[in-house]
Order: sequence, then C-alpha cells, then structure tokens
Amino acid sequence: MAAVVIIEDEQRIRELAAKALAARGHEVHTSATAMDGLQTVIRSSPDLVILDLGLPDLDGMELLKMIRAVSDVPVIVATARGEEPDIVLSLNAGADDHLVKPFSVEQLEARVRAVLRRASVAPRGSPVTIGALVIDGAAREASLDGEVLELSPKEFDLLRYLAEHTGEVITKRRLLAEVWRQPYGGSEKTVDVHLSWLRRKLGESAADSRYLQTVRGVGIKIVEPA
Amino acid sequence: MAAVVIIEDEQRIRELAAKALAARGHEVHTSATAMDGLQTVIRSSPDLVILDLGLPDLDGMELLKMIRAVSDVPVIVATARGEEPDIVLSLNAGADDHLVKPFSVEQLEARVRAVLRRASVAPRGSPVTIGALVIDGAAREASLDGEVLELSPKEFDLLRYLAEHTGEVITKRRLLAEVWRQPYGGSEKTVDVHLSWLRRKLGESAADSRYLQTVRGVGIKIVEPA
DNA sequence: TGTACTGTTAAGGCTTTGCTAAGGATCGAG
DNA sequence: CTCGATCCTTAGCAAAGCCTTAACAGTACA
Repeated sequence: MAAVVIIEDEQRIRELAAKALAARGHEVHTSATAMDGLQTVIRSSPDLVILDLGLPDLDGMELLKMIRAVSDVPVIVATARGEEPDIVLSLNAGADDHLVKPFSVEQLEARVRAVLRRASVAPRGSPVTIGALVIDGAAREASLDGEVLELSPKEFDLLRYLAEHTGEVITKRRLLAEVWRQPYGGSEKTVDVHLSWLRRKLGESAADSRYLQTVRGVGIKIVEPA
Repeated sequence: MAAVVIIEDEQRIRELAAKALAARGHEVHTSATAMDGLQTVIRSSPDLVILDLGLPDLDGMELLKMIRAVSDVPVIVATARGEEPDIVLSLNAGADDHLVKPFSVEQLEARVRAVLRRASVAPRGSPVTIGALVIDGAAREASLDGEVLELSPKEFDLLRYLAEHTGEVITKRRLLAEVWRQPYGGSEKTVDVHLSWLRRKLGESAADSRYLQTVRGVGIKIVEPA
C-alpha cells in the first residue's frame, strides 16, 4: 500500500495507530520523538506522515515546518482536544488534515484514506469542461473559448474547485476551508474579492453571469450556460 | 522479468532478498564480497544491482564507483541505520535509490519495482520535439533551430525531464526529487538558478519566454510556443 | 425603507521568483 | 600528484506578482 510514518510520544496511541494502518496493508514506521521522527521521515521517504503536535522534545509546529522545508509529503497533524488554535496554525503551516485526540481507529483510517486519495489523484485528472470553459489541472491552465485565461494561483484553485463541483452551491466558508485551507479563520470577504476578479477574467459580471451564479444567503455555484 | 545482482555480506539478508526477488520472477545472482560482486556484475550484465555499503573487504562506496565506471546499471544501495551520511554520498556517486537496514521485503520490492520502472522508461528511444527544440536522450544532446546547445549535465537532465512532461506543471520539489535525486532536502533555489541558466541558453528570459513558463506559486512547465 | 448581504476597487505588505556572483567540489589532463 | 577547467551550490538583492484588508457602492428581501 503506502508507507506511513507516525510521530507520536504516547506509546499507547502510537502502537494502536501503527497496528491499524499496518492491518490495512501500509508499511508503518514510528517515532516517539521529534528528532527521531525527522530522521525517519528523511530516511524512509513515506507517502504520508502522521504528526502529534504535542511532542515533548520539540514543538510539533517546528517539526512540521522542518518537514515542509524538505518535502511535500502529506502530513496529518494530531492535537489534544482543546488545542484547536494549533490546528489552524498547522494547516497554515502546510498540514493537509488534522485529527483531534482521542480519535477512533475508524476516523484515523478515514483521514488517511482521504489524504492518500487526494495526493494520488490531485496531480492527474483529465481536464474539466463546462460549456466553453476548460480547466486543465495538470497544466494548471484554464481557457475560455479556446483562449487561455491568465489566472493567479488562488483564482485558478477557486475556479477548479467550483468546476469540480459543477452545479453545486458552495458556501464561502467551505471555499475558505477547501481552497484557502482555513477551516476556521479567514474572512469571507476575501472570497468575494477573488470571485469578483474571476468573473472579470471570465468576461462576466455579477449582474450578467454565465458561469458563476450567486445564491444569495448561501454561496456560489458554477453552471453550464443555458 | 529482470536480472538482479545482490551484493551483501550478511547471509541472512542476502538469501531473504534473493528469495523475495526470485519469487517475483527475477533472475537473481548473489555475491558476498565486493570483488566477487564486481565480477558478477560484469559477467551477468544485470538490469539492477542491490549493493550493501558495509562490505567487509572493500568500502561499498568504492565498489559503487567501480561499477559506475563500467556500467550504467541502476544501483540500489543498502546501509545500516545510522549511516545516513553514506546515503547522500552514494546518491551523489550514482546510486539510484537506497534502503535502510533492516528493511522489509515489501520495501525492497517496492524500491526494485520503482527503479526498474524508471530505468525501463528512461531509454525512450526517440528524441522529444517541442517546437524548434529537440531533446535527444540517447545522444544526450539538445538542439534549438538545428543548433546544438551546450548544456551542463544538470541542465540537460532538467530540460529532458521537463520535456518528458511537456505541458505539465512540475514543482521545484518534484524536480529536486526526480532530477536531483533528492526526494528530501536540497534547496529549491538551486532549481531556480539552473532554470535561469537554461533559459539563457534557450535564448529567452523569464519575462519573455517561449518554452519555459513559470507558474507562480506552483512550479514550471515547458510548452510548445504559440 | 432599512438591513444584511454582495460586488468592486484600491493600496499596502508580503511572498515568490530572477539573476548575479562567489566559493568549493569534482574531474581530467599532464 | 598538481593544476586547471567546469560545474554545482549557496547567498543575497532586486523585481514582480499576489493576497488580504479596508472602504464604499450596490442590491435583494422583509
């Protein structure tokens, strides 16, 4: 399956998680300390890292940054209940998902599956077509009527996310969570601004929109033009 | 399948690895010493060599260099835990991947599979053509408008890798992993510098680029000029 | 008609990228 | 073994581009 490194100081949790993931066919390496954890990550080139932020020898956030400095490997952070602020910080620092302890084995497996799926699917994926709009994830290029659009990174991510959920109304909060990676903080106005820019580049305005339709009080959706 | 030579002094590991790879249909030869190993490699022209760096009769790194001197065969090096510096050295000396002992059979098989896949894909016979740019992997030569480019080794590898993924955005981290062979560690600035040199030799700059397009916040891609 | 929500624009700060230069390592020639 | 050339890496600064915040205008709905 995939190689996973678990960095967790509590022996009970560490072994439980390791056992569960090994049972699902993953190759599991564990570390009880930050320093050993970093070495293990570097050595074993895992496909996924599960990192406890409450390590005794080094602030977990620091370790996360160190891992991020040397690799794009997906990281799931685990925190004790009541340390939600850490979650936000860690997601900003590049974590891909999070678990709140105590977590069930089922929850762990679900997160691992989701992150691995995202990691393996994200780079590929054939272009999405909506009317005259084509979004190519691999080339990171969107075109309208055959004309390539000049989109900023966030604009492209936003458009792609909406396109992957064509016809579905998405709340701004969900966009903040999924596109901005900020499940808690962040201002919804930011989304408004980016939507405005996107509309302009799509050659439309809020009043006269072909693709991006506002659903007042709820959110936004992208639709196939009539 | 493929022919594999295992050079490893520990009998237990040697036989375990040999058995595992034979079970996967590979033709396996084993050697317990460096001198015998080199002879076996020369004699059997394998598709892959697995080399323990901790041989008793000769420093493994020396043997690696000797193998490299006579063949381009892919080499996976194995080291004992705690000899990480050797890994880096060996990768620089031409190793294709590494294993840290003790390793699981699954890990061994995974690495072998990965290296063989890469190796079998690499000798793509026909040159890649992108506009007026031709990259000939076999001749290790690139030309623009019929004019041969004077590229350094890294520049050529970089160009070739991008060309093999024309139109696809590649992150710098991925380039470090695939071209520099450093899945972890290494500075992304290094990639920037080489890209800059490459652009110059292609007669373009970041501002006015025909082939190498920066995708801000993500990476770089090579494209067919409009 | 008021209120809450949405649209748009502008500006500042911050991050990412481009490029040059210097130091050190490696390799080959002699 | 030594010298020289080539190449790679690192450091640092300049420039470009992007995101967020803030402020204000417009719009739907009660």
